[in-house]
Amino acid sequence: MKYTTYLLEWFDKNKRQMPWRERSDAYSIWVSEVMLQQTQVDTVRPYYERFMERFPTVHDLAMATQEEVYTYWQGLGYYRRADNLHKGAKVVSEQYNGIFPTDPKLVKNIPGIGPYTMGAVLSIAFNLPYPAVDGNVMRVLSRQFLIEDDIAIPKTRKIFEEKVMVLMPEDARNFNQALMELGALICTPKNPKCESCPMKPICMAYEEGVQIEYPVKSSKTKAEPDFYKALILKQGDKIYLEKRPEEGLLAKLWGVPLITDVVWEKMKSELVTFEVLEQVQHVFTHRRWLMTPIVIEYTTQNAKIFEEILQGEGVFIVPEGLKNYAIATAFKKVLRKLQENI
DNA sequence: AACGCGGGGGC
DNA sequence: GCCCCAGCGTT
Repeated sequence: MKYTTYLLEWFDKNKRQMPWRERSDAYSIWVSEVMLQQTQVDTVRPYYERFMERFPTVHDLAMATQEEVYTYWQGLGYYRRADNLHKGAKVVSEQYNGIFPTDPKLVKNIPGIGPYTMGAVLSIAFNLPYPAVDGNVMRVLSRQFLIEDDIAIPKTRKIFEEKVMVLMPEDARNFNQALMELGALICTPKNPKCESCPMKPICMAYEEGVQIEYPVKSSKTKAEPDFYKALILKQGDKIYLEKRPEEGLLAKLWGVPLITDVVWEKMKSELVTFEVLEQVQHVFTHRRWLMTPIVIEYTTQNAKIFEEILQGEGVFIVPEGLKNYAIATAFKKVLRKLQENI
């Protein structure tokens, strides 16, 4: 198809420089694609550089501890990705001798690799003709062809995968990337730059002036606030950090204890002194935490009060030691507030 | 199919 | 404030 050629030419001239575009081995592409899940290119870039410097091959990653992998992932979010990538690296390192498979049945079974990431790695690393349909691709193609299916519904992705395969040229590697790059640079959610778009001549949405109506997407409910007290237990300079549970929000990361207001009211009556700092907010996709930091000196006299609260794995560490722990951004905000008050 | 799962950027 | 972002795994 002639217009596919226009898109590929546009991509060749306008593509952004990215660290993973300097490499073509499957491991390098794989790591980048996992980091890029629901995460913008500019956010990923520095994380990718640090990660690849520390784990240059799939074997390096497979041999690392979960704790260390997390320290390289801290702040990037969706931490389950790090776990699954780590597990996947073990599979490829141990079962496939470090060679990334090209059989889709095998690739699909690697932890953390779903339909998108499989298509992205197989097309970009091996130039195999598989679709890689992400949010960009659905937006671009829905506008190009006035596809009205609700992209919030899972099965809609298949409709776009079929469309991609109808269009797929021999250069699968660049075609998939070109669709995404067009979505990121030109065919953006708001204020699309249609006048400089290479696909303008065949874009049905442009022709009818209805770009902003696409893609069709049903909306979801918003996050309600959760109120907590964030306990900053001190022994001199040292601060108490604990490891969060294996499951749930911010699983396996380190943070300060969070307690509900009800628990705090009871605890408060037993304490002689404490200091209340200004409330800190952290917003997640589906939740809002409003945390009030409370600074308490932890002593042998009052230790009993916290017995029931501090049950997991916890340590008192000096501020300089914080860098050795994977700490979620929500808790860094709390610790930052403490710094401001010294 | 619906939901849980981070954090940042754009408007 | 809201929406979006090179989505995946579980239920």
